[in-house]
Amino acid sequence: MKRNTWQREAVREALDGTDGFISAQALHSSLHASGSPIGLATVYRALGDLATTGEADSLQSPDGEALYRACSTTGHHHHLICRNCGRTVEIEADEVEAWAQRVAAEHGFTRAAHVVDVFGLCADCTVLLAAEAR
Amino acid sequence: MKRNTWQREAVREALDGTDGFISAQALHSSLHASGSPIGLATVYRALGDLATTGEADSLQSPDGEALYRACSTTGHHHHLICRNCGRTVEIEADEVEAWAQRVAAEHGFTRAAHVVDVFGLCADCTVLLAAEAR
DNA sequence: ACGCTTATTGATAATGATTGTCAAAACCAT
DNA sequence: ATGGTTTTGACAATCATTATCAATAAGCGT
Ligand SMILES: [Mn+2]
Ligand SMILES: [Mn+2]
Ligand SMILES: [Zn+2]
Ligand SMILES: [Zn+2]
Repeated sequence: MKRNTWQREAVREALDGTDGFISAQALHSSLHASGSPIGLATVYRALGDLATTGEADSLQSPDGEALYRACSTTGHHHHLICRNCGRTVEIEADEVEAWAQRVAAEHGFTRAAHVVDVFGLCADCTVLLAAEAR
Repeated sequence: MKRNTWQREAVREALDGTDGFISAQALHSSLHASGSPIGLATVYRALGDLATTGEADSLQSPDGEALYRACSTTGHHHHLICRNCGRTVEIEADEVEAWAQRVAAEHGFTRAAHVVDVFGLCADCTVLLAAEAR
């Protein structure tokens, strides 16, 4: 049976209090900074579990780091992520789901899954960076 | 100025001769097996360059490994990848392109790019794995 | 063909994220 | 409260990737 520990709860809360995706390392640092003595391996395990149960979403950053996020939407969904500040918008993509299934089936593929993420600059960062460039 | 070496050409040819996405490590092993004394660091550099110039496509595998492929299509496209054998089908995704642009704009995001990959089991691997499971 | 300049190579070390180990600590059903 | 079982965490191990840097070899002008 699965047991409840303050460590798991701490990870869950830290993730809830984070706006956007965050890495295991960064979340561990954040927890340490708040005085928590939680171990790094435990943070990795907790995040992995949360991702498995669907309580958190995970994705690979462009440079190959695993990032996690506590999502408000429970079902399957995708993300629009600001590559500057990390701000994230959850998006529905019914047409993409249908497209992925269809294209996989058309080529005889089974057990299809898909990675669909949109990266861009949020409105705020767009103006910020435009100002800097001047 | 950029120089031409047999190492770069060897990597290009090895990639051309590969069906599907492959990692730098695997490509290096493959080259070694064919008797090439090329260094691992050089393979990494060559693949990085090919990806930069657009001669090769790269993506992050679900477990965070960078994979490369010499693509037949030159323009923007996406991939349907067998997670067992690496076999890859290039796919058009016009509706997904449009969707990504629209959803980004709707939320005020600019400079939108997207990561769209479909992973599954190709027809061959589907029957292979079904047999093994028995 | 011959040097010369300098980009490139490759053996190796370094880095950094992630996972494995395993004894000690914590849960929780009884 | 007790005991069996799960979880933790310090640490080592792994694995991909990048940094070093002396040795090599393009390619240009001669
Ligand atoms: Mn989400
Ligand atoms: Mn392609
Ligand atoms: Zn932003
Ligand atoms: Zn396959």
